[in-house]
Amino acid sequence: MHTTKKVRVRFAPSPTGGLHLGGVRTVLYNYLFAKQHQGDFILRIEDTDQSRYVPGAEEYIFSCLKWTGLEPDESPIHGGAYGPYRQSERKALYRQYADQLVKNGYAYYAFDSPGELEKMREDFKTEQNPAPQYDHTVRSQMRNSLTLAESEVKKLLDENTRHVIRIKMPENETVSFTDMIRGEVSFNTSVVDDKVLLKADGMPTYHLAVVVDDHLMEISHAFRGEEWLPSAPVHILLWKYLFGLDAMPQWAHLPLILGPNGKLSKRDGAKYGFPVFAMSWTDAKTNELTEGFKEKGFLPEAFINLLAVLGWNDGTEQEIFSKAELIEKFSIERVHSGGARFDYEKAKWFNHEWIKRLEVAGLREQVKQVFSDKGIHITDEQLLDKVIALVKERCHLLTDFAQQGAFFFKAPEQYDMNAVKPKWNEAKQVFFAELIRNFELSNNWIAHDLETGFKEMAAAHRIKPGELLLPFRIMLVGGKFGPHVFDIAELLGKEETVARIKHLLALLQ
RNA sequence: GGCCCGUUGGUCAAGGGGUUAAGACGCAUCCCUUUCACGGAUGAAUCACGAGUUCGAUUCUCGUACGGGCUACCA
Repeated sequence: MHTTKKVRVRFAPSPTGGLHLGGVRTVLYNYLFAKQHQGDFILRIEDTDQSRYVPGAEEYIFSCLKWTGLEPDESPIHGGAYGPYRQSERKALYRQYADQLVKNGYAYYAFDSPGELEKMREDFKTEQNPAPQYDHTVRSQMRNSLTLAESEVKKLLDENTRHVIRIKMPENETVSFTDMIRGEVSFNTSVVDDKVLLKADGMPTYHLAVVVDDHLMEISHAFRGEEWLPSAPVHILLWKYLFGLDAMPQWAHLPLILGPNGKLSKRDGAKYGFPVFAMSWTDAKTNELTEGFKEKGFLPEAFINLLAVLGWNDGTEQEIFSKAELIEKFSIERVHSGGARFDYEKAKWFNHEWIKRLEVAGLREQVKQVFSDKGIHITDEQLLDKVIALVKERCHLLTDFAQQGAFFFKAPEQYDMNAVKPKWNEAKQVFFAELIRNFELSNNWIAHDLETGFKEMAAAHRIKPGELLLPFRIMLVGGKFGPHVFDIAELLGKEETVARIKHLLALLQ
C-alpha cells in the first residue's frame, strides 16, 4: 500500500522565532528522503495559534531554507497543487472533520471555561497526580455534550456559546504503530487525555490539523521530533476515525538534539558561546539578537553535513558528505533512536574541512562579505582568489579569513612589538636595510627565490635565519600569524613589501 | 506523580552472543614547519548497574539507576 504511493513529505514549523538545529535537521531528513525517492518536499506553515504569531518569522524560515539549499517543492511562496500551505488560510476546512467526529461518537463538545478547567486541575490535584488531565475519569464531571442533556447542548450551540471539540479517548485500548526509527511503539489509551481538536476560536489544534492536512496533502511519510511521540496515539486514532489506517503516513520520530546539559536551547547558545539558530534572529519584543550559524561563519555545506551526521551515519567511516552524497546514502532506518549531544568543537571541524575542500570560487563571495563586514572592500578579485587559496587551510570559520588575510589588502595598524624589540639589534637593522636594497633591485619576485636570497644574505651577515624571520613576519603582517612569510611577500608585491619593512624599521629606530 | 523514549570513551559513533570493542572530534606527547595552521606518528580514555538465558554476554530477556520528552483551547 505505502510502497505504491508517491513519496511526499513535509516540514511544518510554526512561525514563532528562530529556526534551531533540530528544526533544520528535520528539514534535512525530510528533504533527503524526498529527493532520494524522487518525491516532493512540502513546507506547511502551522500558524494556528494566533497568540504566538510573530511577524517576520515566516520570511525568516524561507531565508534559512534558501541559505541551507533545502528548498521545498511546495510552500506558501513556491506554490503547489495542494494549497493553501498556511493553516490559518485553511481554517474553514477543519470544522467539518471535527463535526464528523462528534457525529460518529469519537469526539464531543466541551463548554468548560478556562476558569472551570483551572478549578478542575486544582480539585483533582493530588500527591499522586500533580497534573490532572481532562480524560475519561474526569470528563463525566465536566460541562460537555457527554454530560449535558441533548437539548441543553443544542441550546448552547445555537447561542454560539464558546466551546471546543475534544477527542473522546477510548478506555483501556492499546494503540500501536511502527515507527521507522524505533520499531513498534504502543500506548494505552486510558492514560492519554481528551485533547482539544478544535479551539474556541474555530482554529484546529495541531492534533487535528496535522492529520487533516497530511491527508489532504497526501503525505506519505511524516518525520517530526521525538517530542511528538506522546501524542502519537491521538493522531493514530484520528487517522483511524477519519481516513482509515491504510491511508496513514509512515511515522518517524527523530531523536532530540541535546545541549551541554539537556535539551538544546537558545540559552545554551548564549551560555556556551555557540549558535543554535541557522541564521541570526532578533526577538522583536526584547530586541535581543541571537547569532546564527551563517553569521558565525559557517558554510551551508558544512552546516548540512554536521547536522546529517548528528544522529545518523552510513555505517562506514565516512564523515564528510556532500548534499548529493547524502541524498544517495541517507536512510531513515539508520537514524539513531537516542538523542545526540551537539558538540560545537566538532561542528567547527566540519566547517574547517569544508573550507579546505571547497574551490576558491565556492568561497569567494562569502569571504568577500567577511572582509566587507570588517570595512575592507575588495577591488582586486585576482588577489582575493590567491589569498583565499593561500590561507583557507587555517580558517575554521569564514570569519577567520579576516584575521588570516586582511593584511594583504591593508597594512597592519598594530604591530606585536614584543615579538621583535627584545632581540632587536644593530646587526639586524643593517640586515634589513640591505634587504630593502636587494629587494628593490630584484626583478624576480617569487617566493622561492626570495627565500633563497634572504637566507644567503642571512648567512653572509652571520645571523641565523630564525632570528630574522619573525621580525620580517611582524613587518609584513603585524603579528605572529599568517601563511609562510615569503608567500606573503610574493603576493604583497615588491613595492608594498619594501614599504612595510621601511615602516617598521622606522618604528624600531 | 503518570506515560513514552533512550543509555558503547568527555562528545559523535561502528559493531550486535566468542573482536586486541572500529573511526572521528577534543585532549596530551612527538615529528614537520624557526609564526599559526595543515600533514604525519604515538598515547590516555568506553560497553550504567544487578539478575537471568547461555559453554560464553557489550550484544538477548527482565529489573534498577540515570538521562530526556510529554502531561495547555502551544506547536
